Amino acid sequence: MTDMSKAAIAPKPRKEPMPSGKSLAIVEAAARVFLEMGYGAASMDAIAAEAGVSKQTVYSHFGSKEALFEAIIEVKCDELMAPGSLKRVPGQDHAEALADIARRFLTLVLADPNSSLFRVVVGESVRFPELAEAFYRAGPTTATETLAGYLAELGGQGVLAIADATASARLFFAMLRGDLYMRRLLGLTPEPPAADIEAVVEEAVTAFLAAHAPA
Amino acid sequence: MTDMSKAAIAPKPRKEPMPSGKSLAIVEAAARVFLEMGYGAASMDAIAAEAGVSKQTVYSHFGSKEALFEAIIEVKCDELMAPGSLKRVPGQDHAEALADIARRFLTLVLADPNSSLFRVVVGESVRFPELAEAFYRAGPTTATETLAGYLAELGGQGVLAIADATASARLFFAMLRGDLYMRRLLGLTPEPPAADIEAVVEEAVTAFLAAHAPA
DNA sequence: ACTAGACTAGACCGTCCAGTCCAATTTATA
DNA sequence: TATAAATTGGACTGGACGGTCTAGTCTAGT
Repeated sequence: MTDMSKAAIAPKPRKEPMPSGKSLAIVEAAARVFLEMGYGAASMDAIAAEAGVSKQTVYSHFGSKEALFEAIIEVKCDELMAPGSLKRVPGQDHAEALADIARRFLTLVLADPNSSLFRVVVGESVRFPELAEAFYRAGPTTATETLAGYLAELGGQGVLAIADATASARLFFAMLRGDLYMRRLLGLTPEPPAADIEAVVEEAVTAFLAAHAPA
Repeated sequence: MTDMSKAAIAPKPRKEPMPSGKSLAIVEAAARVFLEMGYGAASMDAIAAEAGVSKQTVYSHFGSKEALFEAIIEVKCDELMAPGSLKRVPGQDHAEALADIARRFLTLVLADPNSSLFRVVVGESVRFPELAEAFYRAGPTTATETLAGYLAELGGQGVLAIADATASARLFFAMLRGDLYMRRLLGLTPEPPAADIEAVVEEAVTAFLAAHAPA
């Protein structure tokens, strides 16, 4: 940034004639600000500034702070489980497959934007119950259903003893949400290294398999 | 000062000569308001009104909103595991004892003031990291240590195969924090009936015992 | 009776912030 | 180029809220 071409104050490097990339910029900026500061502490001015956009433009695109917040959270919830994160790759035995699912799940939920999202949703669940519900549907419900399908399959093959696939899937994820998850939820720990995740994965998979060993 | 006229207004039905029950009233009112509305949405006027006390009195006892909030959360954290909730009663076999611990733990954390507390602490963990830490110490840490002691005992007796008592204790509690816990955290469900808790307890204890069966 | 200190009611101050308005400017389109 | 639409920036409104201040009441101890 050693380059100074124009007069004293003209620091607006505006080059993009984007017709409506503004909307995207606003969404991204709002997501950053809301997830970092929470609903109450985030100000519309801060969001407009972060987006490099005037406040009025924010209000033109989204009518109110609440509406903007809801839009952001819904977008983030949709992104949550988007990339088929729990799809299993072929050619693995069931222990490997479960470990793989566990690893991806934990990596996902412990990653920074997602744990912030969860914190905000929990904190605002009283004021925005619909968002809590949307989160629950996009996250836990989707994950559980996917895994339950796979577990039912394993049960049918006699590889595991699965009486209630949904209940077992929930138990599996619950085992993964252990101490590391709690510490992350409370903001006591930064994003953990892969090795820490791996330890939790192994412990959970081992216990889960032991608890569902076929007769 | 020159005015000595008798006031026709004396609507003061004051009957309690309590010297400083005010402080308690403020704490209780603040706890109600903070836990119900969260830090940001709670106003000092609302707290004073709820306590039946003037705003100035609140500020005399606690110097600021932050200080009051911290005091309240700390009190509530101390109350959390206070009544030796996880003490085991004598004369039970280990399965009964574990179920008993699980039942008490779940009942406690799913109960209304406590789940609200957790929601608030999570939501404000960015602004008040010390409170998140205090909560973690008073809750998860304490519970884990207590259970770990018992598990180590069982391991020593050869009743269960316990390699790492702390890790096993954490796993046990993680199994209890399943779907019901998640729904409660997100405010999607009222305080659940005992039967719902019992189902979770049984599932978790069964799985835990299977995963720690002695060789 | 005097005094000290806790308490009250409510006015008050400064600040912050959601949301509005508007005149000027930029961009897209015909 | 002309015109309409989008955008800007900044001033502004109105209200909420944290916190202070004041005038005055009540109670207890001496």
